[in-house]
Amino acid sequence: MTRPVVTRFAPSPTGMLHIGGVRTALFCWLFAKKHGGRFILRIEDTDLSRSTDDNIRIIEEGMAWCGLEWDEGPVVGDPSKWVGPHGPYRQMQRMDRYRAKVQELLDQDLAYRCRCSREELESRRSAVEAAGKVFQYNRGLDAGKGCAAKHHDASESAAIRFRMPEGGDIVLHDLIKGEIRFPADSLDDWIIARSSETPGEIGVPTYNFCVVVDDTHMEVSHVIRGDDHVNNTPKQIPLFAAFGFPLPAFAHVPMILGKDGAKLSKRHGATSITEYQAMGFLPSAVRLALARLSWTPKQDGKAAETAEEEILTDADMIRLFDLADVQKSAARFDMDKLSWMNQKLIQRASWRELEHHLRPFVPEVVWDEKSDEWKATAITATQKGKSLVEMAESLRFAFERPETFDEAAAAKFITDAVKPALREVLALEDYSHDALKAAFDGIMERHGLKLKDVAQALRVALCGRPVSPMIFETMYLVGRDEVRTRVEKWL
RNA sequence: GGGGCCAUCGUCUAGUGGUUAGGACACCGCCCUUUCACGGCGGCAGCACGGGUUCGAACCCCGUUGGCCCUACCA
Repeated sequence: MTRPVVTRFAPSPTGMLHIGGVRTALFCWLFAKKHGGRFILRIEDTDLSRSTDDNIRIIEEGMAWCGLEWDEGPVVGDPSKWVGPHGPYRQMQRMDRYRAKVQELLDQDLAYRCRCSREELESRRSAVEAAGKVFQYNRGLDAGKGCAAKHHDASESAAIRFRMPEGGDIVLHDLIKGEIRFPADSLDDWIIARSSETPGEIGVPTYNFCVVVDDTHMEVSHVIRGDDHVNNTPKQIPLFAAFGFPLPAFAHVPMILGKDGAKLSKRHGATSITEYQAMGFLPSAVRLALARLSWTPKQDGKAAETAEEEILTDADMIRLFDLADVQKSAARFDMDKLSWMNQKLIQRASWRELEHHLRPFVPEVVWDEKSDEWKATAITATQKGKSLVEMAESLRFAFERPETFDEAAAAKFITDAVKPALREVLALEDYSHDALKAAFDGIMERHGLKLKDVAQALRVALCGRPVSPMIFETMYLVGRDEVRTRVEKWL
């Protein structure tokens, strides 16, 4: 109970970094931060056929973009390096440790060599299933057919199976799901190490085995993972016991489903964290939206009661995070809510914070030449947007001359009645907000127009359409000379 | 087939025996307005079903239905 808090996120690099995984990582991260503990990133690449270095890199970069910095784990982009005292943090680089542990179990007869071939297993399986029963290695209808007692010849290639307890229940005290009991007899002697090409050698250990060895070695105190792992836990618990390892606490977080309740997949739009980055979401918004799926922060025991209270900073989340407030049921991912949160967070951010995030979405070379005042104006003028993509889009007029014009709007707003006023605008020198406002007051007065009349006409001439930020800011952003050029062609 | 998990508005959820079932997103309407937005105000909308227990069930028990997970020499 006095164990220092250590959590870990252990993705397998078999594809993109899925937002479901990011959410799990986020919970681990929040929990560690909350309790002043450490957060570990560990790469589970024992599936040789599907793991790639590219995928490892994508995971590392995705995590970094999302702000989920790890205290221990691989160094981005360099497989030979890592930070932390328990490395390496890629499982394929930890084979010696696993093999030693497998050997330990073998020596104590807690595990045994199984040289049944896949073909043989398959035929036994179908025989048992034909009898309407479940195939479990060396259990039930299959009992006594296993090779536990024979073929101990270490010179033959064989898989290694772990002797599971028989009878009674295996109990899991889950911090989120509560107590879950599994009949021990519903599990069989599972494989902890695959057979090797080389006879007599111990092959690559499997997931459920490596997890136990690593979580113990890395001193993980709280195993927080997706609830698709609930059924793996009763396999792992006896293994901890066999090693004499202390059991970590377990917390299985519910899945994230798509809009239609099915497992979140490409079909629902974006699943990869990289895509959210490209869509112009702030990492802070992604963190908030993900955290709020299945978790209800409680302020003094009460959930949020206003929209404002829904918008939490990282500090708020860390302060409020509690596994007891995590839902047991799966949640559906709602893009609309993410958008709304993104908008709120954009509104709250300072222009300087936003600049760094917006830059990749605008012409960077031009952007970099602009003054701070210009950038600040550009950002504040578009801070009502729902995404960085939207902000950049509504700033296009500032970077390029419109090529096409909304004809109907042009006809409606650039009339003979406003052209004289437009001519006066051409003469203006001072483009500061206050000067423009004073000048416009006079122009409108002299021509008997409303600001709306002049503003809309200018918008069409400047942007090609009757939509833009506030007109004085729009003019400032376009720049005096360019305003003259764009307006003159209409007179 | 076996084992496990889950079930409140369309979505995220509050709720732990007595509430007009509360909030947020989305949607609809109105207001504001220098366009588009932002913002403000208001509205629509829910306890999966069936049995119990109880004076009284969204809350407790059983069943049904539905969804998901595991059942690999994947993770």
